[in-house]
Parts: sequence; structure tokens; C-alpha cells
Amino acid sequence: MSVTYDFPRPAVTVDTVVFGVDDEGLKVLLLQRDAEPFAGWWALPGGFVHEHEELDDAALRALSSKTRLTRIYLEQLYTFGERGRDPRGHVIAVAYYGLVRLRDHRVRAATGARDVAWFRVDQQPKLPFDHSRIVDVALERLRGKVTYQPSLVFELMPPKFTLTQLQQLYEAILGTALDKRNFRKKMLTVWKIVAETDERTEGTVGPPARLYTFDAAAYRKLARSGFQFQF
Amino acid sequence: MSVTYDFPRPAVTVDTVVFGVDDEGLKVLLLQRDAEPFAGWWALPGGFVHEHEELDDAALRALSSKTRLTRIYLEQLYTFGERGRDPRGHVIAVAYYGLVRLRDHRVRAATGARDVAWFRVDQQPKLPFDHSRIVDVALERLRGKVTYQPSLVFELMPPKFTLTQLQQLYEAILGTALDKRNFRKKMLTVWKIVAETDERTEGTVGPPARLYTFDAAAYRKLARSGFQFQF
DNA sequence: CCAAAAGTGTTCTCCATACACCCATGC
DNA sequence: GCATGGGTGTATGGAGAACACTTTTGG
Repeated sequence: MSVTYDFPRPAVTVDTVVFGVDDEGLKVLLLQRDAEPFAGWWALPGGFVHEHEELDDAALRALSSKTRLTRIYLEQLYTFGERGRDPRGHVIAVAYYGLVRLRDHRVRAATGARDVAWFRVDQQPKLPFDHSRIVDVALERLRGKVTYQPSLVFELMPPKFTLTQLQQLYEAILGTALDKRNFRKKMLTVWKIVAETDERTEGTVGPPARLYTFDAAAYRKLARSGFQFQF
Repeated sequence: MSVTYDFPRPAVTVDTVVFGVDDEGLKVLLLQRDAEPFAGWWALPGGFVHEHEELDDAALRALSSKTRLTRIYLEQLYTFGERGRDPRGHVIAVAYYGLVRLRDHRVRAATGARDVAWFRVDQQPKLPFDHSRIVDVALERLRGKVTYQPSLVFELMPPKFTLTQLQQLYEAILGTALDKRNFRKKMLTVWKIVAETDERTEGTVGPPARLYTFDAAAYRKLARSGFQFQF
């Protein structure tokens, strides 16, 4: 039995919003387009879905082929299909977002891109298509998700970190300042999802800070019984 | 400037998961397919996206053309693109979910459907494609969303309702029993999102119950300052 | 000794949770 | 009068929010 469908079809693309963090704050990965439309503009990495390709695979492929970023964690965000969003015609974009440890990944331009760079989320250039909207939706989702699935945050942290670094990351994502004592109490006493190590930072300006690790086992236990949110 | 793209494209469909409630509990709307593949099976209402049609419009059109349900609130759920999910080939499904007041809407079969009916979510037949998975994802989303966006629930309630009806709806959606006193305290004292009327039910078995309305203004005020969840 | 950052406790308020009895109505 | 469902209050515990000073180190 073969049933076919032979009408004109919309094209389907995947677009990816990849966030990273460094000491300047939260950043988003953009590439400078090589081809029309919008050649020369900074835009989200993405591309057309190939025949018989799964969406998740298409997103990873598009990202790695254009920016050399591989093996990163992506999650589907939303599917955009507004009329007029793409001058080439009827193009539906399945958007993904993800997080990487910026220092672990050297990005460089590849197929279809003149250049690749990280932009602070509060200092993005004007983006083509509806990409600005997509970034906004991704940011909103990231902010929401962080409060009820804090494990996400640790995707961005090195394996060992200080509590101040962790707090700064939360502040970068949420865009607000947090109280140091309350933050530490939540991590150490309430949630207990970080574990002390014996190590400390070296060569810092102030006193050395203790290094912690993410306690995945404690996290899973906590996740089963639900979270209490807000800072 | 015209840029085209001329490779084989996946087909794009929209599928809708519509929830309703009656005294038997939470239900989902299914239709009995008329055409191959899976002719005769109960499945989610849906259909192919037309040329230059927006996704939201396609979902509403597919739903109304097959079930005569119109003007309902739909929200995008997730986009499914797993290999092998459709025997016709590479078909991507953008899924939507929505809520209706079951008693307000008489559904009846139309184009492409032999029959249309409401099924209790815990008594669904075996569904074709990956529709069972889609219903599961929709249910999970509905359950999550109810706790942080309670206004959703009132989409399913009549304009005037008793607190017991409201509580039963929450219980149907969440699949758990709730404490009557705590529930009422939350609605009336903590959230204050329902307003008393002077009316009462008539002809009931026990004593008449007071009727309440949803207080949209109070809700918006509360929504701005964030919620506290859980019952 | 000074600048910089690390680290630490307490109080108050609000909400979640647990729990049981009396009352109004229709039949 | 009885079955059915409506309606009500309190005590406890846990977490969020607000808030400031001392200590350690390198230069």
C-alpha cells in the first residue's frame, strides 16, 4: 500500500539558538550569511531539512556543518510558520535552542558562513527573517526552564566551579541580581545539589574560593519530589 | 530577487489534541478516519498544511473542516518528525492542543471522517501514527501548564460554576484528589481569582451551592506578580 | 595596610499541608 | 429522618526574602 500526496509543499528548515556564557555574560551564537537572501547579515545557524532526515538530526547537522559545533545538547523550541517570514516563499522553521560551555568550544565558520561569532544577548545586531523573535522566545524559554529544571544551568558550568561563578551564571540568564546568602543556602541547604570538593581556586585577587561539583544523584532525587522555585 | 529551493521536501501536517470535560472526566476528541492509511481507525483530527497557509490557521481549518469545531483556543504543542512515523513517507506533524467546554460544542463528522467522538483520556483506543505519543505529550503539557497558568482551566468551565465543579476539573486534569478546604482557600483567599455571585444552583440533591465567576482582572493582577503553585 | 572577594545567621512572613464536623436541602 | 453534598478553621512546618559584617589573601 502506497499512499502519496502530491500538492505543493512548504519547505522546512531548522534554526538553532545556541547560548554560551563567559565573563561578559550570556551570549548567543550567530553566523554571517554567505548566500542570498540576506547575504552578509548576521543570522541564526540553520538550514533546510533533508529528505527523510529527522528534525533533531537536521538541527545538529546544520549547526555542525556551519559552525563546527558538535555534540551539544539541543532541545526543540517552537515552530514558526508566519506568512512572509521568509522572502523565498512558504518556509516553516522548526527552532531549537541549546547551551554550551563557551570556553570548551572554539567555533569557526564553515560551509555557507563567512564568519561565526558570539554576541551578548543585549547587544545583538539586526537579524533577518524572524530571527530576533526566535531569539526572544528562546531566551524566555531558557529563563523559565532554569527555575524548574536547574540542571540545565550546569550544562554551562565547568565540572568544578565556585558558588560565585554559579551565581553569576544564574544572574546572567535571569538578568537580575540575586542575594548571595540566599543563593548559597538554596544550593547547599535546601536543594543540596552541589557537593563540596577539597580544592580551591588559586591565584585569585581575594581569598581562594572553594570548588564545588554538580551532584547529579542528589539532583535526580530532588527532581522526583518536585522543586520549589524562585530566588 | 527570487531565490528558490528545489529539492524534495517533507510534507507538513497539523494534528490537534482537543480536550473537553464532562461529568465522566477529562476527554479527548478523536475522529474515525475515512481514507487510507489507517481507514477506519480512530485518530487525531489533522491534515496537510496548504500552500502559503499559516500553521495556526491550518490547525483551526483542519479541525473545523473535519469536526465542525470552530473558534476554539489552540496552542502549539510540539513538532514531531521521527523517521517512520507516517507510512506515506517523510511527513512532519506540527501538533496543537486546545480546550473546549464540551457541552457548548456539538461535534459531528464532516469531510474525511466517518465519525467523531470524545474518549476518556484513560480509555483511548489504539491510535495510528504516533498519535498516542502526541496525546501523552499534550496531557503532560496541560498538567504542567495548569499549575502556572490557571486561567487555562477556566476555558473549560461554564461562565458560572460551583467551586466543587472547579475542583473536579482540576482533579480530572491532574489525575489526583485535592483537599476541599485547601482548594477553596487557595481560590478565594490566596489567589482570589474567583468572584462570588448571588446565585445558587437549584434542584440539586444536597443543599444549593453558590455560583462563582472567573475574575479576569484579579487574575491579570496576580499573574504579573507570579504564582505559587501546588495544592 | 588596603583592596577584593569569600564566607556566614537570623528574623519575619507567607503558604502548603493535614485534618473533621456541622448544616441545608430534597425525598 | 436520612442521604447527599455544601461549607467552614486551625495548627505546624518549611521556604522565600531581607539584611551586614568578618575573614582571608595578594600586592
